[in-house]
Amino acid sequence: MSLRFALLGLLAVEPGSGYALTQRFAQSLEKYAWHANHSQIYPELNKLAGDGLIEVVAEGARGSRTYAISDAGRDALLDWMLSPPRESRVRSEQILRVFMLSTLEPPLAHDLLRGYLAQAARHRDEIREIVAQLESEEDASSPMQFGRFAAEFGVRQYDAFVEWAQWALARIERYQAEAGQGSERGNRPSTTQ
Amino acid sequence: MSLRFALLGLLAVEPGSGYALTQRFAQSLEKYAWHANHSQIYPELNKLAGDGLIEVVAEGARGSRTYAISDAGRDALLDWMLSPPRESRVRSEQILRVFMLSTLEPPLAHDLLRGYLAQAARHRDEIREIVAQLESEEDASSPMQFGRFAAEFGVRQYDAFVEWAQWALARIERYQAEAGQGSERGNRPSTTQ
DNA sequence: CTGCGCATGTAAAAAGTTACATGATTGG
DNA sequence: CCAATCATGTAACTTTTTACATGCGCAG
Repeated sequence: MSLRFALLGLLAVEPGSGYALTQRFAQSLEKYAWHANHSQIYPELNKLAGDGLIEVVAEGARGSRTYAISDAGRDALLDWMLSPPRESRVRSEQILRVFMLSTLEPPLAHDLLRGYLAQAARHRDEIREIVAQLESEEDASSPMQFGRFAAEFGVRQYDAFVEWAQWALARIERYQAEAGQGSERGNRPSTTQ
Repeated sequence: MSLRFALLGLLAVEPGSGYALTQRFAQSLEKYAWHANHSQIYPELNKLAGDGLIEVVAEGARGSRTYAISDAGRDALLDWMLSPPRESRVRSEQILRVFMLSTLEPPLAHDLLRGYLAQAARHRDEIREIVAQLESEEDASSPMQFGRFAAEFGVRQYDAFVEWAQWALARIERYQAEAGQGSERGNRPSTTQ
């Protein structure tokens, strides 16, 4: 069901073709909230059109169809937004990997986590640049830019991860220091790759 | 594939039955990283056992079987942990809803977002209590408690959300103040298409 | 005139959800 | 002895992924 409302939501912001929607998913939505392939998007658009929730408003080159949300679609989207959200389930392979670090030997977990931290920091900085650009364009008339909210969310999300990772690294180091006191195990804090 | 490694990871921390693993998923993993129903877990455990990655180490009342990870399982888990993570896709209906707020009229988006903020703050505070308790028990000998890492992650995650939501609320308020200056519109985002 | 990106689809397989189903044990 | 919880499973359905498939239009 969520795919349906993700599409309605994107079309509520701005009309677009299946191709364009596929790109909008890949652009920001998939990183924080939802992902869909084009092979899922096209059939769903046809279903939505069949249900009268969206309409073809233009046809372009190469058989492209631009869809826009209909009034019925806006109503359906609103209903969904006002309906109680179901159990908050999050699915992220990346975070799963992070949690599974605790199954590894501390030095290895430490090394991998440093890598994750570095990557998150890079992502954060990339988005910060985008934010800076958006902020400079400063189109005050624009109606509550979706992208601006998403980008800010991303920056804060990655930043929280970076800080958590630093905390976790320190904790692993502390643990290793304590564990290594008596018996000398192979475990030095980081075998610098 | 991820389910398989989530199970291997949980069993690498501690042996358990399908029932116990179902609970461990529900306890913390599902909130941040991965969810699975028992109807998915039992068949996957049987497959893992068939592949020799886990073994039955005990049988208890009511036909319960306690599984433990095998050496082959540890190898498989390690391989996975060292393999390059695939595109970071996150799936969260809650976050999808948050992003879709920008399709609503600002006053309504504002109201809903305040609710989301309050709930996130509650979640954060709940986990903080758990953290406080874990911290007081302070079992220094325990081998890098998985739960402690997850809880800290949760606190920071929710906290980042709360702060983002506050930022977003302020931005919505600013937008409304600006938009409301001249004409008192009844804000239907676009009556014109 | 060719390769790349635009643009849309279908089919098969895998993963995940929901519902159905059964029975044992334990605490009150 | 009754209800709740432990404990495991299957079946049907939905959703998602991966692979296959086709063809247009534009820039170099």
